[in-house]
Amino acid sequence: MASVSSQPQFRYTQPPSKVLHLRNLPWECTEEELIELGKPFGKVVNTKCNVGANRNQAFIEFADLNQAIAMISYYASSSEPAQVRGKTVYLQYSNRQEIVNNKTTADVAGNVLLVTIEGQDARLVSIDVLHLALVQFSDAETATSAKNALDGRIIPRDYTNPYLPVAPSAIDGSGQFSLGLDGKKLEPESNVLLASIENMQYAVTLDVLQMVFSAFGPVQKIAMFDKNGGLQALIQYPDVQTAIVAKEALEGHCIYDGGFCKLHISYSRHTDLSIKVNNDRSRDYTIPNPTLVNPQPSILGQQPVQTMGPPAAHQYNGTQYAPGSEQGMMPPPQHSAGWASAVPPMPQSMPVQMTNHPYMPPPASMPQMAPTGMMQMPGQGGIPPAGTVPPYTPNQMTESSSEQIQKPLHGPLFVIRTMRKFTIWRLIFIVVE
DNA sequence: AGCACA
Repeated sequence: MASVSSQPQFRYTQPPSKVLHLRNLPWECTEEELIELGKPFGKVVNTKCNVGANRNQAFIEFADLNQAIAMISYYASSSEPAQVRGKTVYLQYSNRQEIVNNKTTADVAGNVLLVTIEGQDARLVSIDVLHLALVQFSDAETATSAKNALDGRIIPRDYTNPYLPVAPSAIDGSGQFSLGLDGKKLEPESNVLLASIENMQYAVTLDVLQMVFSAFGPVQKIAMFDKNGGLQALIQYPDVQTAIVAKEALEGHCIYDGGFCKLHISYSRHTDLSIKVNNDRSRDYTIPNPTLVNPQPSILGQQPVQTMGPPAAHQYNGTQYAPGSEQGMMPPPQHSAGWASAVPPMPQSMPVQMTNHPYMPPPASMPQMAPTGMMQMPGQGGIPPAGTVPPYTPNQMTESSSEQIQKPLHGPLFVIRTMRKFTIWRLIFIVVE
């Protein structure tokens, strides 16, 4: 009759080894946790986790056999079992004398980094970008230090950094189709966006569009028109990069809560809109106002604080958006400083502007919500920048008109709070051979 | 809960 002890792998006692075999681990167990577990007993020189079909086994290798013995001995008599994440793990000497091949080739420091780019517009990461973000380091030390410095770090897209181009077409303005990393044709980028509004239960006014699109940079011109029974608008930014950010962030999102006024955004073929007249459908915010010395929100000559990279190529510091991605995707209030500082300070106390627009009646009962929290973007409260010229007057829709017209649940800034992150790339560095 | 990967 065969006894259990005749089966080597199930012997109750194993010959000592400086390698310990652990089982019943949580599958999330990391090598760091293994090291923590073994550290009290000696120097852990190697580990391997996520072993076995269930990935719930692991190995710990000590520098010295006595250290492994110490750990086994301790837990053999301890009232508290060894635990990882509160889960009891079972220890025994491994039937191997060392952990072999713990480091895969991907973990062995080499001089080439494999970079994985996550993000909404990862396709826009061109070779040129990678050439600067990644490469081929001359030695493993450099690559390793770069990995340590950058791995998992959130890299905000910084349009002020001339060394981080977005895509060739965005730089040379040739308007030619560029190819994505997958070889697919990309729509030529433009500083002018074409926005189509779907499910337009509420009126989308020029002010609303200006407010929403100004979240990404100065809006120079807007032209609204009807097409195919729906509303479309052209929104012009001073530069392609801003338009890219706006498009990536807003595409498919709704200006109002409840799926209303869904935006579909593409790049226009235009680069400079010809605004014949300023009215409720079209506006040129760049037209100098004689009464103002500085009519245009000062996008030139601004020197925002640069938080990373070389000096700004222009006024717009994309890094200021980065914190917003970490907390509710809300751009910080100071974001407007980059382009709208010429707009009179407009603190949080102007929700009335939000309600002055002639919204169409909502389709159903609309629970009202306090407008607090909607005005976290100073200067963007529907008041056009200082360049506004007559006959337009943003306040022409008086409170009296708003009283008899129901308003959407949230103001247009709803979309700002719910939109996509500002194209944050997360670089994941893996050192390969 | 019982010995990996290449």
